[in-house]
Amino acid sequence: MILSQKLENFVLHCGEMGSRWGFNRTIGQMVGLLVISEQPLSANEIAEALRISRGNVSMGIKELQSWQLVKVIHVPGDRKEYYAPNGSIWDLANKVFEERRKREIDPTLTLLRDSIIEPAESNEEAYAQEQMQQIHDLLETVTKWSAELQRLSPEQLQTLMKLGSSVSKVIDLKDKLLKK
Amino acid sequence: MILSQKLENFVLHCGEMGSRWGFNRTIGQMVGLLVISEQPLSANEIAEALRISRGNVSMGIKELQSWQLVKVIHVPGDRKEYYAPNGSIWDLANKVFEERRKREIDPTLTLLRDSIIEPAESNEEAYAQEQMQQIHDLLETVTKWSAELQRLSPEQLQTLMKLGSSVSKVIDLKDKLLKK
DNA sequence: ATTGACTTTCAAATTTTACTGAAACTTTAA
DNA sequence: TTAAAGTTTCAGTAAAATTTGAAAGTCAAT
Repeated sequence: MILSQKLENFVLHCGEMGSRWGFNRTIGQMVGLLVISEQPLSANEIAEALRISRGNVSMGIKELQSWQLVKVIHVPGDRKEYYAPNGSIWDLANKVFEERRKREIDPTLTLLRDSIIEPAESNEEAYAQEQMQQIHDLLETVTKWSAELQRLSPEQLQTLMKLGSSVSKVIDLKDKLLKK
Repeated sequence: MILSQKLENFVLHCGEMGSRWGFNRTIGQMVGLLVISEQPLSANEIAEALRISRGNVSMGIKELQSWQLVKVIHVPGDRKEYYAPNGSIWDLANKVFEERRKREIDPTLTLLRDSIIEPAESNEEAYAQEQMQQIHDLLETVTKWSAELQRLSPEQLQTLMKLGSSVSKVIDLKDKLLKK
């Protein structure tokens, strides 16, 4: 398993980006590799392609499974496990989004709610709480909205995105219709 | 500058989240602190409140300025510089989004474009390129859409988000209008 | 041109995070 | 029940990121 220059570049780039998406470099590379590979890969092939230890691959796979980003494939008559991306690019992106929401936004919302609910004990706290309320409202709106968007079919979502800013015209229109 | 338990919790939490949003723990704490503080704070006050070194604050401020998240305030007759969040919560969130797009999505799009443009040199590369094309299209759609959304006024955006799932009705509506 | 109040820089120390590889574990087949 | 082929775990090590603090820099007032 040796990658051409072009493919290696892509995989390395995924590594750099990996940390931004919520995992570490190696795991980013693993996702990149699996995505561009037509055949499922065994742990050894991954280790070889990325020049990392077998143990590291094992830990990476575990992490990717907790994100639901890879699926395991068993080939009859072969005891090795093979790994492949769990769904289309679109599915993967969705899962990353969803998972990050769970890990980052939700705990923050909880903390903010708890903080806001108890009465301010000073002027400073009163101001701080107003700000926290703002953050809370923002996060909640965004969370709800992204949940709604996920309910739309990919086609509807495409339509909506392609509407772009002219979506505002449609909204205005809707307002007018409602008033009638 | 000593924080009440509640405020300290919030600041620490911002620290944890900081790394998710693209900066490190300390810088996350700094943002949290500035956001909940009604008065602008001097570098020394920040260092004291967060129990970190003066030098660290200086570097953090520099980083936050590169994200355009803080503004400097000069008080007449006082040589110290004071720092405050650069805009509302909404503005800050927007800036983080915008900045991350620049730092993460844009370079990825460039790499993908470059990779896709040159012809595949093998079957593997051909498959890989198809996948890269998918990623490219996804990122481009999302980028364009977020740019469009940023053009809407906050009120329009609020309206849109609050539409929630009935957004699909709006889409249907649009379809019908087009057909006429 | 010196002092004092402040800020910035950056090499070195520290802390955190990731990786390796050998040992332990699991599973299948003979 | 043993061996062989595979996977996982985790203590120790290596690498990366962060932090400190002392020194250098800036600037206004004297």
